[in-house]
Amino acid sequence: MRSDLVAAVRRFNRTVTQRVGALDDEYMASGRPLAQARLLWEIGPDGAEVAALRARLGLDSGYLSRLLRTLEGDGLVTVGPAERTGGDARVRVAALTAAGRAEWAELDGRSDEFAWSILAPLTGQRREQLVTAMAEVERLLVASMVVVRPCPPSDPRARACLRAYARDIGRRFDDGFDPALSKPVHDEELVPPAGVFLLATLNSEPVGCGAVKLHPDAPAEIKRVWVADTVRGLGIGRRILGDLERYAATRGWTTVRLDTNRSLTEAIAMYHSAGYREIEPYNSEHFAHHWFEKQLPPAPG
Amino acid sequence: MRSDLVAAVRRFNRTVTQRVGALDDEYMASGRPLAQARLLWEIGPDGAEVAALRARLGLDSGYLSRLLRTLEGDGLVTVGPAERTGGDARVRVAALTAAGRAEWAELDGRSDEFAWSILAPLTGQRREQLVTAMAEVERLLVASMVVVRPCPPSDPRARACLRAYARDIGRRFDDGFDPALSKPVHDEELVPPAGVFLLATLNSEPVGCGAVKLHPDAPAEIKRVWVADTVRGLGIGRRILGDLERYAATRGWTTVRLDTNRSLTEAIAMYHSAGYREIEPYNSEHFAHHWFEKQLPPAPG
DNA sequence: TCATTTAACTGACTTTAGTCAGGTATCCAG
DNA sequence: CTGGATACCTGACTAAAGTCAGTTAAATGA
Repeated sequence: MRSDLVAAVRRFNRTVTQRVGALDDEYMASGRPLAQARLLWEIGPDGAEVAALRARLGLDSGYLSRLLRTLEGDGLVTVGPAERTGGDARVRVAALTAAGRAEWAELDGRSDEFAWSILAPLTGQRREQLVTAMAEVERLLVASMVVVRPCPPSDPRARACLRAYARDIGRRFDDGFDPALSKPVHDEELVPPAGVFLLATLNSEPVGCGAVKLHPDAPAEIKRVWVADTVRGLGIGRRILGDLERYAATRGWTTVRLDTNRSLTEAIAMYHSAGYREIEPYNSEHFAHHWFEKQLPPAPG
Repeated sequence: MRSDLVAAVRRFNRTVTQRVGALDDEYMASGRPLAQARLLWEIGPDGAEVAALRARLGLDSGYLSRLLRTLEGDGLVTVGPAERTGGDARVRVAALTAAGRAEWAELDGRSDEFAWSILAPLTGQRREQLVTAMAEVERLLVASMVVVRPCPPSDPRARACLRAYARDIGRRFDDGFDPALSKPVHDEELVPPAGVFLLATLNSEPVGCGAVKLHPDAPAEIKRVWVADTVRGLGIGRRILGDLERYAATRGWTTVRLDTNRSLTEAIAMYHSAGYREIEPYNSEHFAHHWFEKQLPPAPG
């Protein structure tokens, strides 16, 4: 069973990523070394901060500097201080010159050409099928590339998630969301051993979160489960929830609880299907309409 | 329309081939340079001829030799004369030593591990969806990687196709197929300007063929359209047929004909859907039950 | 304000990948 | 049985890719 699935993925990796990937590189490198072409491509018509390029391409800082000097020497790129006023004066921004934009457009055209060379031999119907299947693979691979990790709630990415969470529910609750009326959650409550905050990231960008408070002598309480709408419907919420439950279970808690608002219908559906059952209110949270509870299976090991 | 499709393929290329492909390489290279690891992998537990490795990996002959010497030096590989008696004494075969097999198994394990790392974060249902979509992408990409090219009918790959064609129809015709009873087709008839033989290849392996005879003062005649069963159902036959028609049309023929056997039901369906209509017998081919004709649109240009 | 960290950079270096021009033994067609 | 092709090999080389230690200037935190 598992081995069948693994074999299928390996076949795919072999034929698709190796072969198509190699061809893609070949198209990309037009007389210019691949690393330079890729860098030029990543800078793009809008420019990019050097640090962002380093992260996206996964390059050594020194190596990247040298590549930038080469492209500058060829008159394709200028590297200057960031323009945003009040920014960090150490940060530098790479931007394309007119010649650089021309070469970028050339790469863009080649990339189009390569994509079309894949579609061209197929009949119209098969083209549609291929594109549909590609979109499906991509969607599910994105789901599998999301990483869920504990993270201090004070981390800027955690903060961004919590802000997005508040904005989202404010938009969805019938009567809006006013943090002043809700029971506050303090950072210390979401730091071990009092609890934990989990951050979900996609290519190190925050795309979701969730937290659990381990109340002494009371059921653990799940809070702040949120998933960015760009990655909704991929099972990320369920993964976060499961990880939070496991966290509580391995520390000896046997019950978790949570409250939620009636507007959050998918969340409610998820809680039901994850084995939660509705209970009487266990708190007086202003924005809660439903309260749920789940018995945790004892932690293995 | 076209640009939507192209954009979708490009998105796929970016996320899938770049990201998954890069990770795959990383898993593959375990302390050893990627080229060596790939070569070791390709040799495999059963060994492989040096020429086959060169073709599969697309390496320079000298470079491959050097890589083999390195692996030999590390005690992972032995390169010796081919064992098949009566073979070409120049041909050499690379085989893994015990240590080589151990390292191969290590790579195999890593490859499994990587494949599983993609599937593991998904729920069972999404795993199935991903594997299904991957298989679909792979299938259609194979279709798009098939190349149809003119080829002399004396080429060994053309010969292999014609043998496979005879074997196939021998198996399918109710009363078998005896070439002696069929009208022979001579090589000269399938070489320009008398006609053409098209070979379909996938990674340079022959997977299909077709030919057209340009009879002076008579309709062109299509012969020997065959597709390997490994790539059937992907529209290869239709592509070959279309290319043959275009070949005849650009040389001034306005009509093509062909005959076929009643057992070849998919072929008959293809001819119908490609615009052929059934006509009275125009020859006395022993194995023919149906005769078809198509008016060719004038060649553009 | 002063030690520490950080972003970007420079210089010196190694490894990997790949190319190209021969060379040797074998095969094959005429 | 000879001349040319072929399979694999060696030597000499280059370019690309990447690593690492250390520098500078700005930011940060106590």
